Amino acid sequence: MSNFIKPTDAELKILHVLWNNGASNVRFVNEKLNELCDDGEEVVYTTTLKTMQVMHEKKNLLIRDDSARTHIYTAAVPQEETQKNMLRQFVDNTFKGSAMQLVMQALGDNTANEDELAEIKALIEKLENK
Amino acid sequence: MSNFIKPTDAELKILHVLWNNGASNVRFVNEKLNELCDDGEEVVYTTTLKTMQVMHEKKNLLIRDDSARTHIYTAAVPQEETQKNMLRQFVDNTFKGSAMQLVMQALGDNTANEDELAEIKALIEKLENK
DNA sequence: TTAAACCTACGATAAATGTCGTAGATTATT
DNA sequence: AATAATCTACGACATTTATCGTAGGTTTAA
Repeated sequence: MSNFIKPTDAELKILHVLWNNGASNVRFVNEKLNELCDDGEEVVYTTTLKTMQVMHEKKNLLIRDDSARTHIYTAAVPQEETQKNMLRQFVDNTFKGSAMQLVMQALGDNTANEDELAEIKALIEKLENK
Repeated sequence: MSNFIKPTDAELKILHVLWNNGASNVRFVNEKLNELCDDGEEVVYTTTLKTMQVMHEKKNLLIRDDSARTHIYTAAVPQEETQKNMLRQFVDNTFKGSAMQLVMQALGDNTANEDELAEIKALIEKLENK
């Protein structure tokens, strides 16, 4: 029913860089990836290049402007929609479709601050009045 | 820090059967998998067998009683703990660690019934009083 | 007591994933 | 101009994942 293509873990990291920083070249993305890397596991430049090429050519996850020598890539999929799709799939697989069960565990596990809890409560109120 | 081994999609389906039905043999698991299968994509018996063997020998996801000819398998990992681990990893990868962002999307997307919403609200109240 | 049904073990295969190295071209620096 | 730096393209490779088929024993049933 949907044409949603689930990004892999490596691809998702690249998407996050592009979502946060907008159109970028491979060099920039590669540096960002290595910045946020705790351990000494550096990603080689051509690895990032190859992954982004695949994301563009085979999966249509990225748009590419190759008018200049240094190509510029942009995320072809919006962040929220992608997260929504991945969440649905994750809930189906891991929680057998029970999103509420997931919410309970997410709330129980993580220390949410008061603002966040208030925000969620507001959302619930809104849902209840429908 | 953790010795958590993330089950694959196929493995997770098997775990669900064992979580729901307790100790089972391969035949039973295979039939359950094909029962809940919408499309005509049947899983062949030996595929399930092989997967469960790997889950037992290489990943320690299953415990096996092979005292009788027909081996009996049991989930070696509890459901809640597994889901918790998978959720943490999913939140890290997909929502960059923001569990609240995930909760918001989960709530916004799915039509929760009143009981569920009340339950979540109760949990929030409890969290707020700490 | 044969034949059918069933079980495990094992090997093979195809696709997806993640990772690099090298080559060849272009641009920048000295 | 000659050298260094930088890009892309491309192929190679190991690993993981998912999937089957076949072989060789046990049980069960005719």
